[in-house]
Formats: sequence, structure tokens, C-alpha cells
Amino acid sequence: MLKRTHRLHELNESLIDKTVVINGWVDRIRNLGGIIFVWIRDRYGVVQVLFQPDTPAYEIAKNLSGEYVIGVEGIVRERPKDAKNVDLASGNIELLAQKVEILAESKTPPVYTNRDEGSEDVRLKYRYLDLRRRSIQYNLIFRHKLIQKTREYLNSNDFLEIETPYLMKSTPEGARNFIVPSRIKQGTFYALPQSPQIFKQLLMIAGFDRYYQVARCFRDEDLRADRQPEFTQIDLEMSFVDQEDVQEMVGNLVKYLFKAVRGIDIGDVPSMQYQTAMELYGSDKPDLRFEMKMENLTSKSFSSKLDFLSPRVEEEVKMIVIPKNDVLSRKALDTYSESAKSSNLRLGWAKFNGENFVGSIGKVLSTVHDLNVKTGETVIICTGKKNDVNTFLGRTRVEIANKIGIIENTFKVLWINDFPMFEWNEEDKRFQAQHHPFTMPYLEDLENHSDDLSKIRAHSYDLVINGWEMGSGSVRIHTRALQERVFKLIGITEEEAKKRFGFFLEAFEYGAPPHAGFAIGVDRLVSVMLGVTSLRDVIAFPKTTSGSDLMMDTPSEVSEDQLKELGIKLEEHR
RNA sequence: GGGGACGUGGUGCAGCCUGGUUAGCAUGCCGGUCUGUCACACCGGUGGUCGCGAGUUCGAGCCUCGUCGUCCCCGCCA
Repeated sequence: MLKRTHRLHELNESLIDKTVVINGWVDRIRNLGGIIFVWIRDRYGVVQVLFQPDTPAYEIAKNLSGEYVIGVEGIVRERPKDAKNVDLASGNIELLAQKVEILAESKTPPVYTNRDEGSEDVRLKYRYLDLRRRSIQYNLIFRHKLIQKTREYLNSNDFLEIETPYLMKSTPEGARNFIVPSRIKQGTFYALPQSPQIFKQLLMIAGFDRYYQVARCFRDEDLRADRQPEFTQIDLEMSFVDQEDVQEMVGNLVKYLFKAVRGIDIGDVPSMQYQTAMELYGSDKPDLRFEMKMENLTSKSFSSKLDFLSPRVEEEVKMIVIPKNDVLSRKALDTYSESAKSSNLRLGWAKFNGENFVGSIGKVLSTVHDLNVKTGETVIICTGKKNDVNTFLGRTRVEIANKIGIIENTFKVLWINDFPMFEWNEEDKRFQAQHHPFTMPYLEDLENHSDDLSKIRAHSYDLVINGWEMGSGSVRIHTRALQERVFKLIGITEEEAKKRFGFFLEAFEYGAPPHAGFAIGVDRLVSVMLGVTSLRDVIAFPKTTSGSDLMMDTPSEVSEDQLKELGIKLEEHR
């Protein structure tokens, strides 16, 4: 076998006249009749090989085709002056082939390995070919660097990397678990972790003080472009710290990563209250790359005269001002009115032409003079239940910003603090923990609002970048009494708590240090740093939106014998 | 669980609204010409159960219903 002496990025002018051997895939062939040019590709780069007629190598080269794996021995030489390629890193040189060996042939590939096009199902089925594409290799190399830099940073801050089990106990609250049947104890099941939450808290109780892990997490819920059933977190936990300490550590880590892998200084990470974020941006993950904040008009005297928009009792009136643009037509604006209606909201809009407002609520607004709107701007005013208005306008804000193209190409990183501890679950008719039930509530809220759990704040915090939730964390409860109290508030009875978390509650009785932690979604962080919208572009072997792997064809049936061993009988389905 | 878009040679797309003779384009692949190309160019050719099933019709890639798959969104995701 012709074994390489150099990898492709290593070929440059310094090797001119030297004999080298390279290995790689045939990327492209240009057969000019007399001579043949072949681009060879490996992980590191692309180099042009020249085959000249009347040589043994030339005769073999005539039979080459795309994606063949070959070895070439040849002499590195400078390209003729007018034949250099400035677009190619190795464009000043080429390899004059003397020997060539075909190491593996290839059928015509069903995906383009040298172009970013093709339907995703075919690409996922032949993922190993899709992964040959330059852009996805770049993404995975970027991801590698980011994880290495993370380890470097956390190690230098005395964090210990400790692994925790993937086969664990099913936990009730939160996302649905993937479950794994036990063969040895038939009829019982493991669950795959939604996160290493309990383990990392136990590590704190054990005294490890600063822990981290690049952990895989599993959640059996419906998928989205930004959600995979298994995903990776940089999971960390610290003892004898408060919220500020964790945020400083994580904020500096993120800052370090942006600098180290993207060369960008994001500055210090500012904080915003959850309530503020909802009030101004209608979202707990506001995108701060553009303005268009919501303005609350409820108390303005003209609000009650807003015709069909005027608020009823307990309703709010809110406005966003859209910058001057030629993109939003009357028809486009009317669709927002329509979709507001389906959310039980009322929405009107009007464009300010310098003197008057023109639009569905133009007449009323033309009598108002303190709206602070500039010529050419459009206002959207929405009325309805507070939460609905916030959510709807928040979503509309982002949609419009995308449409009219006002989103700056930058990174806006921030903390969202003081999330509500509990949220009402309409389906189960009970309150549940919004973050998770191990989160430390504000103790004064707990005393003052025992009648209304929705008013209790938690020491929990999210990291948000460009409108994406990058991770979340909290100060944890570290006493048995408080943990039991929180369980009780979310309707977990004493016996239930004992059965599910007894070992954990017991651990609190043997000296549990105050602790807090965080987890960063690696897939999302890499995506946002690279500016790609789908997690699939930063994961080597991702799943589809229905949770299957098109290459392996999973999930799939297992044999009768396997089921029998597990003591499992399938019901007839479909 | 709900809504939307898509499914046509190996691959990417057009054709469907308004049903009708041979399903079009690009690329790939095969053959030919070509000694400085770089998405080489030019000439010729090969390649399609129009996802699957049913229905309407004299006739379905096109219309209807169902089904499977992919993508996007809502619910869901502590």
C-alpha cells in the first residue's frame, strides 16, 4: 500500500521537488484528454494531482471516479504562474503523480460530498458520506475544540470531571424518561437520565466541591430543530457558593470559549429579571440583537377608547413599534390581526406617515399625540389577557424582525434571573416545579405567598444567547425539611417522596453543603456560535424529528427471544 | 395529540392550479474530442413502478381519500 508521508495541509512550497506520498478521496476529476487533474481530499485539505500521459499512473488515473480512495506518490512542484488557484490553500503547488494505487473503489455516491445541497433524509441515510462534506467536518472540528477548551478552563479552576450512570431511576417530574428493561430483575426498569441532576448533588454532598461532566442527557419528548432526544450538556456543580459565584464562573467560561474558538470578545454577561424579560420581550429567552421592545399602554387614557381593541377588566394593552421598512404590506399586517384572533386577542396596526396614522386603527391613533413614533414606522397594538399578549407579541416581534431584516450579526449573551418556582399545569390541575423540584425558592416568598404559589420566585437562572436558551441552573435545596416542603407543595405525598427520593432526602441528613450549579447545552451553543439553525448540523449522527435514525433504521423491533428474556410481551399495536 | 410544507431517473428540481400522445431541466454516470484545468469545456448516450394504497374518470405525476416518510410550527420539552 502507498502509505502517506504527509497529510494534505502539510503540502506547501517548502516541499517543492521533494517526493511525497498522499492518501485521500477523489474529490473531483478534470480530464483534459492529454492530462488529468484530480483533486484529492482528506480531513485537512485539498491538493491537486497532475497525471501526465504515457505514464503508468496516467493509465490508472483514467479509471478513477469520485470518492475512490487512493494513494499517490509524486513530486511536489510549483504550479505555472498563470495556473495558480488563489481559492485553494494549496493553490500554488500541485503533485506530479509518479505512482498511483487505488485503495478502494466507490459507487456513484447518493449524496454530494463536495456541495452543501441535498435532501436531509437521503443525507441522514448515508450519514457517513454526508459527514465527508467540508462544512460539517468544520462544524464537528469546531465542536471538538469547544469541548477541549471547556475542559481546559474548568480543569484550571479545580473542577473534577466525574462520570455518572446512564442507567438510573425513572423520575416523575419533568420530561418523559426513556426506559430500559432489566433482564436480571424481570419486570423492573432503568431510566436514562434527563440530566445527571441528582448525581451531581450527591457528589457535592460527598465533598467533591467542584464537579463537571460532558454528559449525554435523554428526554423522550417531541422534537424540534433545536431539540434532539439525546443531547450533550456541560454539566457542572459547585459547593459553598451562591448564584453570583456560579454565574461568574459560567459567564467567564462562555466568554473564554467565544474568545478561544471564535476570537470574539462578548464582554461581561448582563442580567435581566424574568419579569422584565416577559414584560419587555414577551419571552424568557429574549433576543437582544434588535430593539422593538413592547410598550405597556394599559394605563394610557386613550387605551379605553381604542375601539374594538379597548381592554376589558384584567386585560392589558401593549404596543410594538416596527422600524420603517418596505417589506410589511397591509396584507402581511392583516395576517397578524388574524392570528391574534385565534389566540383570543385583538390586534390593530397603523403606519405613521408624518401626520396621520393609516391602518386598521389609524383613525383612533391619529387623535393621540404622545406615542413617540417616527415617520414611516408602524405600530402594532394588541389587547387581551396579560400572558397571552406577552407571548403573542413576543413571538410576533421576532417574526417581524426576521422578515424586515433588522437582526444584527452579533452575539447578545445574558442571564435571566428569578424564574417563578412553580407553574400551573392545566392538564394535571396542580402546580409543578418550573425548573426542577430541587431548586431553592426565595424563602421570603415562600412565607409571604403560601396562598399563591405562582408568586414564589426561585433562585434559578438561564443563560440566553440570541434568543436561544443555552442552559439553566439554580441554587439547590440542601436541607431535608425544605426539600420535603417543596415536594408537598407540588403534590408529592410523603410516602411518594420517600419511595422515589428517599435515598436523596436521607443524604441531606448527613451534612449537605450549600451548593448550586448549571448546565450548558453543547449542541445549541455550538450551533449558535456557528450560526447554523439546526442541531443536526453539529451532531455526527443525529435523529429525525420523529426520533429515528435513518441510517440504522432505529427504533426497530427486537426478536421474540430478546423479549422473552426480559419478560416482556407486546400488545397488538395498530 | 394538532396544523402546515414536501415526496418525480443516482442526486437536486420543474411539471400538478387548468387531467390527454414521447414526463422536462440541471447534475451525476457511460462513450467521444481536447496538454494547464480548477464546479474544465464541447458533442453524443444511458437512466424514471412520478413514496405506497384506494377512489373519481374513457383517461391520473396532476383531482379526492387514506397511509408511510422527511422538514417546520403549536401542544409537550422540570
